[in-house]
Amino acid sequence: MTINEKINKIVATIPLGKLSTYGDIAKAIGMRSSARYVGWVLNSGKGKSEIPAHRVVNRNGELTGKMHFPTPNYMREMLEAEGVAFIGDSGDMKIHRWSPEEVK
DNA sequence: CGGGTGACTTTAC
DNA sequence: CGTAAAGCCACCC
Repeated sequence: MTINEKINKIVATIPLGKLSTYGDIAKAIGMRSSARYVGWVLNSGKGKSEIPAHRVVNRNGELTGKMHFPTPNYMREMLEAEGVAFIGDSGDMKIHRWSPEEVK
């Protein structure tokens, strides 16, 4: 099981209507300082598996990865449809933050 | 083995 | 508030 697969698995585990951060995910898989790699994996895994990358945001709840979607509104639309509260252009991390469990 | 890359994070100006 | 740079680690070639 490569880190790449772990990331895909964890992201796929994020509950509907919940949000997680690159940092938390990276930490859960044992890479607390390589959050950027998480995003890279999502980019590699997109199209192959149904990875809800729109539920992964930066530590402030900002949709930093929106520019990698077909349209800038895609993430926002999906999250709102799932019941995620928004504060401006960021998700409400106080309510929807989800911490993945460590996977080995 | 080494260089390139990344959707982050933090610090600094 | 905005931009810049460094640190970070695993994958790919």
